[in-house]
Formats: sequence, structure tokens, C-alpha cells
Amino acid sequence: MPSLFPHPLHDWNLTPTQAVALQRELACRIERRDRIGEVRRIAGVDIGFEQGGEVTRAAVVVLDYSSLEMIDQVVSRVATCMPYIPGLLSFREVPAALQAFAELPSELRSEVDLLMVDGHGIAHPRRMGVAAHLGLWLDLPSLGVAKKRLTGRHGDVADERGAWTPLMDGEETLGVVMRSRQGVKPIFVSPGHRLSVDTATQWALACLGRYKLPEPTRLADRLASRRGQKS
DNA sequence: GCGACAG
DNA sequence: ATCTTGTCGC
Repeated sequence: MPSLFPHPLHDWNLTPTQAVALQRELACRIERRDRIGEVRRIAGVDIGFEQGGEVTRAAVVVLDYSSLEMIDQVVSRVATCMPYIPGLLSFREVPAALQAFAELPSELRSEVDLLMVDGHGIAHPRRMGVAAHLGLWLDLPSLGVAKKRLTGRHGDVADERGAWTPLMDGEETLGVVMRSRQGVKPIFVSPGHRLSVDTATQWALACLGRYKLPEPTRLADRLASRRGQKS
């Protein structure tokens, strides 16, 4: 198990002001350069809610990279700890995601080489979206795939599968806006931890199947949402 | 004060 | 995110 932060990063009961302060601190630890080895296992993560929001349901799926087939899945439920506040999504979702991760067979959990999370990575006001936060916590290369923009500006994206245009904030490139499928609204891809924008983009493209969302996130989405039926 | 605002 | 039926289009 990875680990360790010198501070009480384990305390998820923070006030919005404290959470923002923690994000600023953690953002310095995010590695934007590639630090990733051979990829054989990719984990997809997404969160859903039940009981009118009182229960948070986290889904983690592990896929084999070459076939993009799911080889295992975990769905766990925990009490919701925080309301949704734009910019502070990770404080609401990461606890549940970690619980689901902990429930993965240990041997499989240790084989995960890359994390794909539903939400943004560094394409965040303080560069600490949920994908960055989770990647940092688990010390794994990570990228975020979101369906809507949170911050940054971009031009039009050609209506052709695989087309993309950079997501910018001034001179800083935060990620890309990608047409994952023709005729649908584009997705927002950004690196989380230990990944460059280019590499994050390549992995998003590599994981594209016949749907709008890349396979890891799509499969996790189905389980976290209500459709994936039972568990 | 007025918008914008991941899931 | 979630609440919700049918409907338009490939």
C-alpha cells in the first residue's frame, strides 16, 4: 500500500474553507510529468447516490487494457459525508471511492496501473479535481473524464471521433475537449496525477469503445448509476 | 452585485 | 448526481 502524507489528509470532515486550503496544499504534490510504467490493468471509478443522497455508492471496475474487458468490479455504499459544492467534489466522492478500492481483491488492486475517474483532473480552479485527488491518494497515474466543463476555455471541436482541441486557462493547458463519438457532446479529458496532458489524451483515446465515454468510466458509470441493476 | 458552477 | 415517459434518429 502506498501512503502517506505528513498531514491529517485523512480527515474528510472539513469546512469548505479548510477544504480549499487543503487543495492548495495538495496541488503542489501533483506530478504533471509522466511517471507510469507498462499498463495492463486500468481501473474505472464513478460515484452515484441513493436514498435521496443520504447514501453514496462507489463503483470501481478493473479492465484488461488490451481487450478493454472488465475482469472485476466492486460496488460499495457509505454514508454521504458532504454536500456537493462545485470545486470540492473530491471531498464528497473520494471517501466512497477509497472504500470500494479497499474491497478489491488485494492481488488485483496491486495490479492497477492507471486510474480513470469520472470528473476532472487538473482542469479545476486549483488544479485539484477528483481525479487528481484520488490519484495522489493512491499514488497511481490518473486522469479525469468529465461530461461538462468546470473551468478553462476552448475552441470548437470537429465532429469526428477522436478529434480534440486544448482546454486552456491563459497560457496553461489543462487538458483537452474531445469528440469521443460523432454527433454527441464532447468530453473533457485532463490528467490527474503522474501523467502529462498528452499521455492522458492518448489513454482516453485508447480506451474508447463504441460509446461516448471511454470503457473504464462507462462501465463504472453503469454500476454507480441506477441502471447497472443489482450488485 | 452578476454570472458560472465537475457530480 | 437524481427525479422521470415518451420519442426522435441511426
